[in-house]
Amino acid sequence: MSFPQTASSSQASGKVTDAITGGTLTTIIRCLAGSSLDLVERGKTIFLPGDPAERVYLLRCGAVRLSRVYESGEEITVALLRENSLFGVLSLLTGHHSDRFYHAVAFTRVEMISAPAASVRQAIEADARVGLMMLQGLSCRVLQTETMIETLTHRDMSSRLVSFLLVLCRDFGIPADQGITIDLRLSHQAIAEAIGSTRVTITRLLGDLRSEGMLRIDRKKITIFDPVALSRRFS
Amino acid sequence: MSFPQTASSSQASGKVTDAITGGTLTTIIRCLAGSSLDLVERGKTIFLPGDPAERVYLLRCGAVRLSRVYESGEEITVALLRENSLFGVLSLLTGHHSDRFYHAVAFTRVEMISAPAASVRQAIEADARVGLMMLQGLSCRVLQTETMIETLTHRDMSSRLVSFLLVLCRDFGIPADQGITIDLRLSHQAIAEAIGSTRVTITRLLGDLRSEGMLRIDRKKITIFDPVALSRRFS
DNA sequence: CAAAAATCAGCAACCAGCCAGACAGGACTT
DNA sequence: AAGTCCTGTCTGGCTGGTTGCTGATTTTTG
Repeated sequence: MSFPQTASSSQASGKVTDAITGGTLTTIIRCLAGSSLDLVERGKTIFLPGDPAERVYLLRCGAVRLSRVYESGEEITVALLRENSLFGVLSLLTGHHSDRFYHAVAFTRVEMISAPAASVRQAIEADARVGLMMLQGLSCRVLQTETMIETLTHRDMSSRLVSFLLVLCRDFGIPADQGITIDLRLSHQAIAEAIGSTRVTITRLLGDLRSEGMLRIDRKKITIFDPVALSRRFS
Repeated sequence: MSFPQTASSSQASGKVTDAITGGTLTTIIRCLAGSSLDLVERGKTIFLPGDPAERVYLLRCGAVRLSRVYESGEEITVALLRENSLFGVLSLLTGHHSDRFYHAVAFTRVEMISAPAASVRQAIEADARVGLMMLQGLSCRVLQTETMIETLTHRDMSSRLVSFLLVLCRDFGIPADQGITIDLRLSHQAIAEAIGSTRVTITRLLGDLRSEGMLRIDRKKITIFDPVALSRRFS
């Protein structure tokens, strides 16, 4: 499978765009009744399946992992949210309150703000620009999630992994001395849970990529030397 | 892989919820400057990659397939949108207009309404309830897309197919004399493109399911006899 | 601060599942 | 009636899942 011609255009939903609305939304949500600013330590749970869905969250710093836990103990990652992502959208849905069905965990140290869905609704009715901004935030979420679906439909694991690494570069990449470093401490297991593979396979494939000189891993942080070259690695 | 205990709760984003907002949104969008009601024949293109993204769409009847076409000629399905889905969200993103990067095709005969993003923005500013409804519509989209990600992370194709069929039941299912019929004419190829597999594999797996007495296929329409039993088919 | 515990990375052997490619017969379209 | 698209089946071959073990690294705890 080869990459689409317009691959780069999918970067349109980049960090820059939502940083603008995200920043403004922060100040707005902070003023709502019942809002709070929370600091969550790495690994701590934000909400659990079964909790009532009544708050909307805006991630300010760090990464949040949404996952589904199966009876077998297996766990899959549904989304890795980056800065300025809106989440807990379930609570926005019409009146009758439902329960969360995902597990939200702080993947890094997290700084986020949240407010009751009711307050958010009021705020929107009071000032329509709030709704517009949230709409843009959610649009970003949709586009990001769709990119992830593209990643997951790649048939061979190698392409899938590469595609995922590029997504991570987009969402969590910071410029490094040589290349781009993904600013997350990723275990092979965590990657496997995100792309529907196994720990062993990820170990092998990352080993391949490293010996090909595409990336470097230092204390669980991956540095991609040349994302463009990596994206060409599709046949 | 086994299904999560809370599987049924993910149905919270069911058709009922968005039918309400969808219906109201229709009348609102119809009144916007530059809005239009379009009928599109099965197989016709709604927008192409590279087209300017300037309109927002609301699907009223039928199904729309969003897909990505690769240079190799391969095509993968990013989303199969059902009634009352909002799409073309890219155009909602901040000012500077970008280009579509997905291919949107009418998967069935489609009835949809659309309006320029600018009109939508104005409408939201004029009446905040419009923003609220669109927000709910998009929230549904996010939840649907995330369910699809769950489907795609199943490791064996059999689970993946079953999970996909259940999603289709949720989104396109109509009660039949015995069981639920998915109201779409699905070729094996189309299914393969949606779950990242191949036509041949889908043929084999559907054959297995049929000989197990789980479903029936009549003129490309699949009827699931007992969705609950099917969901138990995970080991 | 060092010892203990837990988590993680790497390697190997085995084998099932799925893909590729090819072909024939059936169903639908026009 | 011809052509296109779709389904069904087969063979070989390889990817990637599974299991099990070892040493390294990180985190927790006394």
